[in-house]
Amino acid sequence: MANPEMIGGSLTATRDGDIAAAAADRLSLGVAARMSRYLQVLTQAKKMGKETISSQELSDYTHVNSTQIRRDLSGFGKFGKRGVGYNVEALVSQIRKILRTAGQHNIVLIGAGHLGQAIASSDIFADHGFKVVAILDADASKIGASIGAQIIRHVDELSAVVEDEEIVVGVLAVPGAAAQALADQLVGAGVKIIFNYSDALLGVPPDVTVHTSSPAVDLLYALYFYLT
Amino acid sequence: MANPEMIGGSLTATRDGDIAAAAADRLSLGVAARMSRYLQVLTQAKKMGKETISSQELSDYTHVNSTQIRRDLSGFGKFGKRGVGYNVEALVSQIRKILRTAGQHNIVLIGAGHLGQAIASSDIFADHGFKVVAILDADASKIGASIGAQIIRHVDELSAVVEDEEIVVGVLAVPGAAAQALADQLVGAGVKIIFNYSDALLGVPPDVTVHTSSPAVDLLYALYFYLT
DNA sequence: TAGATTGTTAATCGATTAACAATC
DNA sequence: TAGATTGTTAATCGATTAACAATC
Repeated sequence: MANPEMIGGSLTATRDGDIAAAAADRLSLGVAARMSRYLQVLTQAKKMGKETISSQELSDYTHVNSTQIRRDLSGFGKFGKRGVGYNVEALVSQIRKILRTAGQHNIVLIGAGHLGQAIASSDIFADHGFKVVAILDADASKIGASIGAQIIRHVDELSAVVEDEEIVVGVLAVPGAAAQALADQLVGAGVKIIFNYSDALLGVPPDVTVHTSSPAVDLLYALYFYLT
Repeated sequence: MANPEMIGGSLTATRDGDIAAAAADRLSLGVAARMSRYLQVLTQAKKMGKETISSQELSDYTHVNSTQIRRDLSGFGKFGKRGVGYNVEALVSQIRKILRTAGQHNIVLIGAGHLGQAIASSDIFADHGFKVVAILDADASKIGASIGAQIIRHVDELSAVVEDEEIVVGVLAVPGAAAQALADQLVGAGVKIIFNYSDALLGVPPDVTVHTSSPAVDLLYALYFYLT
């Protein structure tokens, strides 16, 4: 079985010119993960009207060492002001550029149960440029009902929706027993990233990424450090 | 490192070094995080009736290098059988012991909206020994309704519930605007770990841990590696 | 036995951290 | 100026990997 992290010898050609070449290769897994977390805090801080933020404050919210935050950021430019901190709004757009996720991305949500409705009506995805463009369900009695701005459609429309809206991300908010079959359909339709809210272990081809939400695992981890 | 022998009893002996010595075999952050992830996959594999699992299979699901998995596990004992793999059920209980989270833990769920109902009716927490022993909401019209085996109670009962059930974990499934006030109440009631499903940045005392669910951040991270 | 997979070593690479000069 | 905080260095620590004997 192939290691999913295996490098296949395909070096990406240099993109834009000078700047892209300077920050040339892709970020390491760790840096990308931390950058994403900084972005979460910054996005929320911006919402709350905060204008500047120090590496120490970012550290308090992300639990990442403040020296490391400064080091992560300084690798891409001198974004901060000594004695003051970082401008929240400017840093948000810098990190979005670094993560190359500054644009809008369409996602399809599968499952219109309680969880699906909670996701569709929250703005946790919208705040980061993800737009739910379709909500699908297998339950005929739900088809046609609306959640927010969307109308629930039948899962049979999956392939058409994915193609029409150029969707690369699918969110699975369905029972574990139904997850694998729907994952297969998502893969068949061309989705490359699956966000799995069920507890099922999904088998997918190597070019598809599955991210499984596991709050209980996160709790176990937190509990360990509380108990010891 | 200084002599690890503890001096007994002194109330002032609370420096980091002493704590580290007292909990000498505390796992590193990385090991504890990976162990939790192995546990998630194993729990699910067990559910599916799988009897043994190889380090390579665990690697495929967790994206952790298989050598590292074997190394993490062999630090605590020889759990595997050469040529065969690990017994799923035995490994689950070994890791639970290692993480010291083999017991049952009571949690309180705040918020009986769509998200709260989704959480209460799923078994993602139950599978890992977490039991929702109370569901609270501020909305008077919801009080008294039942979700699964639980009846929705008013948030005013929070302190009493936390004390009666010896709860250390609180799950916040409420709108961002309400989150900080409820976090304050949880802290006041003695809860030490808060699982935050809202996007609010929560301020809590240093002895309380906040874990914020951020699916959009996870998606950004996955998207980065898809786009590059 | 033959094939598979663990447990372990040793070397390298990357991440993390404390400390502090620079400077706003 | 005085205080605060960044940007950077140097040392340490943990992760990753290849390799392979042990053994089921």
